[in-house]
Amino acid sequence: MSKDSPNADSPTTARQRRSSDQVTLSQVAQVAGVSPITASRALNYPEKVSDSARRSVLQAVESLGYVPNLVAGSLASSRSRLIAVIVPSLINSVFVEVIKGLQETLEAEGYQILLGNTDYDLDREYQLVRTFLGWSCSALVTAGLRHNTACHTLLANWDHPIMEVMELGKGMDLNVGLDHVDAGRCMANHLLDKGYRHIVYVGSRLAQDYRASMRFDGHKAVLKEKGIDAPLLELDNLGSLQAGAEGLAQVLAQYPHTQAIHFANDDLAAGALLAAQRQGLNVPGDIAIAGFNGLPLGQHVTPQLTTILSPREEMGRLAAKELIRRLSGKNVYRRQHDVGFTLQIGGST
Amino acid sequence: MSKDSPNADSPTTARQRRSSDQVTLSQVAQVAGVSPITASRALNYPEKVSDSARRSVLQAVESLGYVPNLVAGSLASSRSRLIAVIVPSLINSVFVEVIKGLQETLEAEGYQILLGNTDYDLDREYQLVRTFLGWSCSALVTAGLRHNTACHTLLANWDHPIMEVMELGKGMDLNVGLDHVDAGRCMANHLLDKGYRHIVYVGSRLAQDYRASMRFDGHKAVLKEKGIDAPLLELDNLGSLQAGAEGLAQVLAQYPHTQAIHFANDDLAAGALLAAQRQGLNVPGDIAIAGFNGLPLGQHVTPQLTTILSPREEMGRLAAKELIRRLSGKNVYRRQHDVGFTLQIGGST
DNA sequence: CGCTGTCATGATAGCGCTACCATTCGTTTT
DNA sequence: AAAACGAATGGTAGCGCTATCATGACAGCG
Repeated sequence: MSKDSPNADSPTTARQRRSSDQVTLSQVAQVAGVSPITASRALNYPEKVSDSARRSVLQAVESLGYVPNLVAGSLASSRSRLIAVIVPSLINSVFVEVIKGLQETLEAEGYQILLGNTDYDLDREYQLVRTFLGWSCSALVTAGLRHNTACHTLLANWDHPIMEVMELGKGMDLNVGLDHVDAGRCMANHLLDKGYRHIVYVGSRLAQDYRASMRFDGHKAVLKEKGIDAPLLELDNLGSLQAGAEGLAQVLAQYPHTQAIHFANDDLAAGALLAAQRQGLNVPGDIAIAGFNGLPLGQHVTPQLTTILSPREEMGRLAAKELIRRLSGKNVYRRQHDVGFTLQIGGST
Repeated sequence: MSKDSPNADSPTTARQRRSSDQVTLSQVAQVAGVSPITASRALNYPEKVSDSARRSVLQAVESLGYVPNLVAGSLASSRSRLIAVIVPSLINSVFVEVIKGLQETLEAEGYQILLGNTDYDLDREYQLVRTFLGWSCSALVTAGLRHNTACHTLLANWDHPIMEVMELGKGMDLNVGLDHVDAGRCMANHLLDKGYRHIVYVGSRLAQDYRASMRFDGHKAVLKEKGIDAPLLELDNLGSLQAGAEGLAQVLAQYPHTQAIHFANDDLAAGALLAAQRQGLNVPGDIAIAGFNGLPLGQHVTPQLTTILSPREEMGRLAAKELIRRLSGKNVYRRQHDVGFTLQIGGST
């Protein structure tokens, strides 16, 4: 029967705010015959209350249709169980697969994903980070190790886990990814092994998709070691089957002696492969084609696409697991995690 | 110099809570030489304060590196600028494209997306809805019109906009989608027009992907009108190129006279088409193949895939626009929006 | 028997922000 | 000139929840 009146001696009529008829935890507690704090504990730390208290609280929750106000809970506890996830693109299925790996693992632990898309714009990333920090996110996942100065400063002073995925390197905190320079090197070696000497690398907007440009760096380094020229063709539109077809046409026009094309990703490569076939070109006889990612598509065209398989969902799952471990207060024994890659040799090279 | 001590006469040492050194709006206000509430207005309703006040507040924000605590703001205002988005799958690129359309429109208006994945499980959807309501989301977007009873009740009593996308019909509130029965009918008519009479419909897990089963209903109805049998083959694995190849094999085994296969989506159809070609079958001479969705992939295989193009990003954008209109307090003049579809006839039928 | 330790519960005081009302001041209206 | 009004600002009181400390009950211990 405790009066919860906030200000009993108020001279004027009490100022009321609540318009919503939302059921509150206090009401639940009242019905259950316990104090609000016990009700809170019954829901958040069930092991900390007696069986009888827990039962009556759960019953009251059920009968009142109580839905916890997570905003209030987060403010009080400054923990939100929200995980910010920032990716540069949603069209590129690669990031979606990482998100999927993250999500299935995080949702199972009761975390929710707050999704942001930078469109490969680092300033946009900074804005998103600012917003997400305002939500007291429990952790932040972002694709890539490059950020602008403001973003870097903001994150460096943030005292929650930061997970940088997709590429391997010296990150701000946790890191799960693969070595893209190495991947580029690997594919270049494969093409050399196959006897190709006139090899063009084709990518889209390398300044933005800098991981593709890292792969080119690896590719170029290998060719340079053999004293072979490494021409680069940069396309305007982002990776897509259509862009791949255009890339093929441009390569054939600009570098007629080309024997093999190393594409920055499988979308481009598959687009080129299908286009080559429409034009009656033999792959790999007339032109060899290689990609990167290991999308299913590449395995269903004939000939199968030579590509580098990256474990994307696995990357998401692993990142999520590391985060959860960290968030549970456990020490993380590896701040950096190399998920590696696999050269998948198909008939296209 | 006002002391902000919470409880000056406390006998014991004051109980302190704040561990974080987060900059608060009050500190900003102090530096700017205004009251906290004016600082709040300067940031949220810039037109409501004088130029000088606004300038000094913005300057203080900058110099202190203030990041607004959105959790606190949401609790106080019971508005969060979060939009819950619930989809049944992230592997299926169709939903991702809708999300993309939603996101680019919503982010531009300062809304953030809270993403949930049901894995085609309605109970999971209910859980997600509960969680999201707890975040005082400004609105909720969900794929489809079917929900379980608990979810329906919860949403019916919720006083924020609800947007159901993907399919057209009598929804709870707002609705943007297309008529799947009609789409199935459309494709069936096309196949009949082409002279095919032995037509099998192939889909995956139709109980879950009930929109595919609605398309089958339309398909079946058209065939029945002509007195033609409409066999259905249901696959276990969800739509993928691999599943499509298996689907083709099963159809050929079970229904050897089949002239055309109407696949529930383009992934299956393209998988079957590529598999048919690997086996040396002529498409459409030996077997005609049709899909649904209008994925780019289908337009890059030879022959081009006959399919039904649905405007997915457009659906997301439109849904977002309608939501924004509603959230800005404007009356929404159409609660239901048919985005339609386009029959895309390729060489595969 | 008092001392300490653990367990279950509760009272209190915020978390950082904004809705609500009140106040001030300069301008317009009758 | 008095009254009425609008614009800019501020004081106060929460939003609904949980961290913190305090309390009482009961077990184990010398």
